[in-house]
Amino acid sequence: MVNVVEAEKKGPVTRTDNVIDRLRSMVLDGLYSPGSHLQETRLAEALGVSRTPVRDALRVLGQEGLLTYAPNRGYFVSDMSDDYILDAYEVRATLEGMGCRLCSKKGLTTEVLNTLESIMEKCQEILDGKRDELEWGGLNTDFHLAIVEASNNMPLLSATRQMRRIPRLFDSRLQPKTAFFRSVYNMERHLKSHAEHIAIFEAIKSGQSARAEFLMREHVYQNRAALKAKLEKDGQHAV
Amino acid sequence: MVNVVEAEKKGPVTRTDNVIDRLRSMVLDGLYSPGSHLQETRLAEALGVSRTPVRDALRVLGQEGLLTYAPNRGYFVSDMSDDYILDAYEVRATLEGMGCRLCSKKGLTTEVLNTLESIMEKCQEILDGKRDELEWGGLNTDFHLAIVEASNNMPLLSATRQMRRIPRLFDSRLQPKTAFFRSVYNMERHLKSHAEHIAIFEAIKSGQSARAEFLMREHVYQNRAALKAKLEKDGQHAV
DNA sequence: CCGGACATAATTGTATGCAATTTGGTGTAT
DNA sequence: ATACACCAAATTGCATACAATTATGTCCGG
Repeated sequence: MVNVVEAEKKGPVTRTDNVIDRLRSMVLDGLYSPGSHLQETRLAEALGVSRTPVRDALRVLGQEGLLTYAPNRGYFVSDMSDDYILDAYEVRATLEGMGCRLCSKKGLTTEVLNTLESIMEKCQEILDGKRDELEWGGLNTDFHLAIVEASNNMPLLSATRQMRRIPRLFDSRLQPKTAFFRSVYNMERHLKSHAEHIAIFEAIKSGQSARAEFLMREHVYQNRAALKAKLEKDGQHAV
Repeated sequence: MVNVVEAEKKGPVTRTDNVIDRLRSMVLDGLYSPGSHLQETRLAEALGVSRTPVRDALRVLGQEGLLTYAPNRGYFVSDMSDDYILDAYEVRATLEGMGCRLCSKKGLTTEVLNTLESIMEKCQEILDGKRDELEWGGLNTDFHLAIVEASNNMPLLSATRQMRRIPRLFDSRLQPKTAFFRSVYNMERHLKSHAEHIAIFEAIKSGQSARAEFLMREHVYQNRAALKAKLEKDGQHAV
């Protein structure tokens, strides 16, 4: 019964882990609309496992905030209000600002430095029209997370990741492809974002910790403002 | 089989919720030493339930960071390094600073204002020797969390709570009673802390958001420094 | 005495059956 | 027509049996 392919992979070793990853992706990608009821038997059948690993996965995703639990009724896709999402952005601004501050103090390793430069290079290519615009989301996330990872503070990284667990906004492949998202993250914004990234990068490199913190905080706030404007414009964030 | 007492309580309605709370308390209180293996059957027997709710609880606590998971081997009490704990403090400083900033901008409701004043009053009574010193930990936590709650930002509150989930340091009843903790939070520190609380409170009340943020950040850093000194002095944080 | 292979025991992972609760619908009285 | 009680179906909560994996201890060779 043991699959060789599964055994070779370093990833999920148990069925439960597998189900957790798959379910998380499905929810983040917006496969289920907010508020919809995730039934154990239905999911078990769809995923080809028994109810047990599904139940375990639901609990984990519930703990992550992606699902909401009602005793004796089960789990529902969290219907995050616009305010909730904007609040998460605000926390993220503060946390990532802190990441920049820590990085500036500790200094970047050459490895991280190369990673960041490589990312920014690719971003520039997108702006030059030499690369697919759809990659922006992933590259942007990579840039932000690389900094937080470089700050070498596990609780900070966990908390930052948590703030990004918002269905449909940050999808499982980090490639926002909905029309909604593209209307917020358009080429015009990319241009400004890229300039801000450069400023942040330079501030960190030169050890200007307070400035780096402020710049990153402001940078995320800019994105938050763009998102807010969009949310207010169409009254809801449905695709 | 349904217990009437349980049914009346508003708290945990399912056995699993009950087990989660009890297990969390046990781990936070330091009933199990870091790194020890929590066996499902043993716990199930000890708690008088089957393995199922125990497994569910383990998963939740693992997600909370209190336990560490090893595939096919189960859950172990997280052995948080001194660095990890100090890092969590640092994040907490930033997050609670943010809470103060938000509060200052939004303004405090009279209800929150009364709550904070009541807490500070009781703290003063401890300093005057009119109240048991052991209450300090709980009151201190109440003060800090009341501010974060008042900032009305759910993700911020969740993240802040997460940073406080450290076995033995913040116990389940928020009353640090170990000799270790008392050596960090002694009367001398309480005096300084109280003064800092007052300054923070005044800054928030008068809407000085940047100052409030800074003061809170610094306040938590002070506690962190005290903890760090203690940790470095005895090389480990065993009781 | 040490180290490794093997068998055995212990423990976790998964599936499933049953109990308890919720949900949905039907009928009845007002 | 509406509200309510009530019953049946569906769903979650819990317990348990079995499978898969890991831990343990013994034996053997060096």
